[in-house]
Amino acid sequence: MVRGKIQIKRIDNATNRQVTFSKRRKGLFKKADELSVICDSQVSVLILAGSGKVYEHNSGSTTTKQVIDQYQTTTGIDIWRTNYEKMQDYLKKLKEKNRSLRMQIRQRMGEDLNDLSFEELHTLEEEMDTSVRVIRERKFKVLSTQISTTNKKYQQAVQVNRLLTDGIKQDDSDYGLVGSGGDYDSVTTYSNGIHDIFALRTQPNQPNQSESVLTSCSENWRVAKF
Amino acid sequence: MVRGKIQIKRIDNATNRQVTFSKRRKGLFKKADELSVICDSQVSVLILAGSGKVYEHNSGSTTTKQVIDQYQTTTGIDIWRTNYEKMQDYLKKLKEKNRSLRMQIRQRMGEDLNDLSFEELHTLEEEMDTSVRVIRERKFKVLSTQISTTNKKYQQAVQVNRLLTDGIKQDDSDYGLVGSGGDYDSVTTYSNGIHDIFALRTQPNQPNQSESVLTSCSENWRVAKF
DNA sequence: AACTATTTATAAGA
DNA sequence: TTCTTATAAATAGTT
Repeated sequence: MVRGKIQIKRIDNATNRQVTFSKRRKGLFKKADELSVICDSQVSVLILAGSGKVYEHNSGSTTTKQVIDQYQTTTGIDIWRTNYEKMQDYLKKLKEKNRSLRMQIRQRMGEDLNDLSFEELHTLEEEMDTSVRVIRERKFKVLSTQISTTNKKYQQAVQVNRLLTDGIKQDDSDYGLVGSGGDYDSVTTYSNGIHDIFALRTQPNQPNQSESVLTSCSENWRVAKF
Repeated sequence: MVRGKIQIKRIDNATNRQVTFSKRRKGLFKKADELSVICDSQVSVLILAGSGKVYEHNSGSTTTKQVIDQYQTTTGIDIWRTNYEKMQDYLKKLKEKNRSLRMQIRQRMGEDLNDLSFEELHTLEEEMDTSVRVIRERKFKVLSTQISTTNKKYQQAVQVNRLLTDGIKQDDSDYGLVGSGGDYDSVTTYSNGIHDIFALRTQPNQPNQSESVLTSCSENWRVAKF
């Protein structure tokens, strides 16, 4: 029973405080609901409890987000100014960096050189000369690796072909032509020979991968006019 | 006087509704304050009235922003999900583009070439060869412009010197030495001559700019060993 | 969580 | 809006 009016001050006893908190919270939410219904409004109550827990209550079917959105729109108070501005700053920096990177690339492509001094141009030229040398070396390395890989594949193919032609000679003479017709030492007929061999393949492993290696190789031969 | 319990439903009469709204709003805020004090918590109440007005009440000395900030942090609920996510997406795209641009530059500097195919390397090499040519041409153009500009400055300086030496010959013979000593046709003594002339300048226009042109020019001569 | 004496909130009238 | 007041509602302290 209530013995006289209570003081509005913090309840020291944690248990009592917790009990009272539950009771009054419930009462507050109820009052909020009643107000919203009776007076046609939306009410949002947020409680940050001393325990660290967060309690929220919203009238009707609205959400805290909706209420805060509306609050922000109506009052013009930008709740998220700090977060937003930080993000905007970062975005701005990224954009600027991006612009600068694009500029660098353009200059390395021989565009937008008007703003560069003689010295800058000279440095750029020397850098690019060095880089081109590195790229050229790498290109040759890749090419030699490809040739060696393809040669291995070719040797394997010759093997396969030999086995197949040996094995099926009596079944169909057309298949036999593949092994005996091609000139495998000449580069020009080289990939054709491989393709012919694959034309009679039984169950090759990863056919697509093999195919792409051959394709890119033949294209390389066409492009590489150094 | 209260005649029996009321129904919790919207009050149709606008005046009555407004009066009740004021009363209950006050009561709600009071309850919120009591709860916050008695139970050691922060309470924030937002009311969006049917009239369009926004009422807010916060316990203690906190602000709505603080409560909402904390609410957001604790719950992890992102009130601005839409805005925020859009921004995040954009940020992500920018970062990715940035990464890609950096990669391009590195490749144009002869680094990170391992992932490039022979064809890509070949294209890159050709592009860079072309670009280097453009840069070299531009460099020569800048250089020739600088030489021509410097020559003009030199000619002007000779004129100034002549006028000065002619005019002050009777005042101080030391000044006269400047004009007669230097060999203005030789590149090596060229800038020294200019400096000597400026040593007795009266009121040259934009001395710093002239100085920097001369400086960068002499450095160019040193650097340009093409 | 339930009870209940009492305080508090408040509806309607002024 | 505010005051008044009868009454409903909330709730402190106990079980």
